[in-house]
Amino acid sequence: MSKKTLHLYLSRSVSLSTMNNKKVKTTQGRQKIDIKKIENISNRQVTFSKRRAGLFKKASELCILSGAQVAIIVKSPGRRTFAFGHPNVDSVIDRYLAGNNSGAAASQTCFASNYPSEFNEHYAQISKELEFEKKRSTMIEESKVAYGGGLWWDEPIDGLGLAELEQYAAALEELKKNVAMRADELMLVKAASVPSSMFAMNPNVSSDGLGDYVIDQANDFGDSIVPIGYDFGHGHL
Amino acid sequence: MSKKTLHLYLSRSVSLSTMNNKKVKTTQGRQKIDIKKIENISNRQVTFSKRRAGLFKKASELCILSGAQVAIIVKSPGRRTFAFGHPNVDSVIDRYLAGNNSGAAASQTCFASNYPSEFNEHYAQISKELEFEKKRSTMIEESKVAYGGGLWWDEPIDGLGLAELEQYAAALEELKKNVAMRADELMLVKAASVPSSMFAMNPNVSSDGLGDYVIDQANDFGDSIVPIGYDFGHGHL
DNA sequence: GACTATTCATAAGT
DNA sequence: ACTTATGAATAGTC
Repeated sequence: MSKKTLHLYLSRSVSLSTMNNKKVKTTQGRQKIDIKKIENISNRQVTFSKRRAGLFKKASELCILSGAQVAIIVKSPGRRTFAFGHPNVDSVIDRYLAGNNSGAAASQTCFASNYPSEFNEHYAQISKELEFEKKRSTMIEESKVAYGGGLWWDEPIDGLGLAELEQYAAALEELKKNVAMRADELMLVKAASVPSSMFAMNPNVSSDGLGDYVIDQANDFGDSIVPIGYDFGHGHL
Repeated sequence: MSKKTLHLYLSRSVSLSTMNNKKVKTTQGRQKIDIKKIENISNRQVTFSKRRAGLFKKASELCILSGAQVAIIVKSPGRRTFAFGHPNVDSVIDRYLAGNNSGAAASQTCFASNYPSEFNEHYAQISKELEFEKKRSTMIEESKVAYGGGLWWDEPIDGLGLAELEQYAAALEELKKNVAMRADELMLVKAASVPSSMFAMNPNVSSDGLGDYVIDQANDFGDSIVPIGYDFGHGHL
C-alpha cells in the first residue's frame, strides 16, 4: 500500500509540476478500495460514520420513492447502536417478527437507539415531516451546520444541539398536528445526541409521545441516534 | 414531465444530428429526480427493486468495512418483506429489542423474508452457499481472510464461528431441499464473510408466477429474499 | 434484464 | 471538518 500511495503521490506531483494550470489537483479524489475490513482504526471509524449516514439516507429515499417500510439497526463495532425506521423501527420489526402484514402504517420516520434494557417498545415515534419539507427547500447548506461539532456519537454527549433540540421540539409540536393528516413521505431527523436522561423517560408513551428522542438532522434524510447513554464511557463506536 | 421528456428527446436528437461523432448518445443517462413518491406504478416497482438491492449492498459493505452488525427489514408497498442481516437478522434484532449486547453473534450473513403468518420463527435457514461457493471460486478468495481476520463485532464477540459454521453447514443441507421449492431472488454475498443467506420458505405458495427465488449473483454483496408467496397474486411488490 | 449517461456517494488529502 | 476527484449507483431507454 505504501507503494501504491507513493505512486499516487508521484502522480500528483507530476501533475503539479508538469501541468501549468490553475486547476491543480489537490486530492486524488475518491480511490477505489476493496471491500474488506479497514484495519486503520480512525479510518474505519470515519468510514463507518460516513457510510452509515449514507445507508440511512438511501433507506430514507427508498421509503419515500417507493412507499416502502424500512427498519435498520446498526451496531458499531464499539457496541453503539443506531437505528432507522420508517414509519418507525419497532413497528417494522414487530411486523417482521410476527409475520403480520396488516395494519396501516403511521406516517412518520423515527429513529431510536439502544438502551440498556427494554424501554424500547415505547419510545417515541415522531415524524419529521416539517423538517423534511423545510429542508427540502433549503436542503443543502444546513447539513454542514448540523454536522458541525464533531462526531456526535463519539462523545458523551451532553449539552449539545441545544438550539437544535429546541428547534426540534418546536417542530414536533407542529408535527403532531400535521402528522395526523399526512401520510407517507417524510424523513429526517438529524442527529444530535441526546442525553440519556432525556431518553430514559417515558416508560410508555402512547402513540404520539413526544418527548424523547433525539434527532439528527444532517441531511435530507432521517437519521437516528443514540439515546441511551449507558455505555458512553467508552468514548467511541 | 412530458414536456421535460420531450426536451430531453430533442436534446438527444440534436446531439445526434449535430454531432457527427461515432459517439452517439443512446440514452439520457441518469436523470435527476426529486425524492418524492413515484406515481407511476411500474416505475416505482423498478426503482424499489433497484434501490433495495443497492441498499443491501451498501449494508453489506458497511459490515465488511467497519465490522458493524446490521439488520435491515424492508417491506414493499405490496407487502412483501425482504431482510438483510449480518451476522443475521434475528440476532441483531434480538439484541436491539433486548438491549442486550452480550452473547456471541452467529457468523453469517443472512437474509430472510416474509411469511403470511407466524411461521416466521421457523423460517428456513438455508443458505445459498451453493451459489456462493460457486461464485466464490470465480470471485474472490479473501472471504475467509476478511471474515476470520476481523471480528465482525470486535468486542463482545469472541471466537465464534466454529460451532456456528457447523450449524450453518447443517442448514445448508436443508436449504438444498428447500431451495428447489421456492424463493425469489437473492443475491450473493461476496467476499465477505461467511455468506449465508437464509430465506424463509413457504409452506404454501400460491401461484403467481413469480417463480421462486432467483439467485441473483450479479453483484458482490448478499441480498435476501422473499420466500413466501402468499401474496403473489398482486404480481408485484 | 442489459445499457449508458449522469448524478450521487465518498476515499483521500488538507 | 471541508474539498475534490473519482468510483459507484442508478434513471431513462431499449
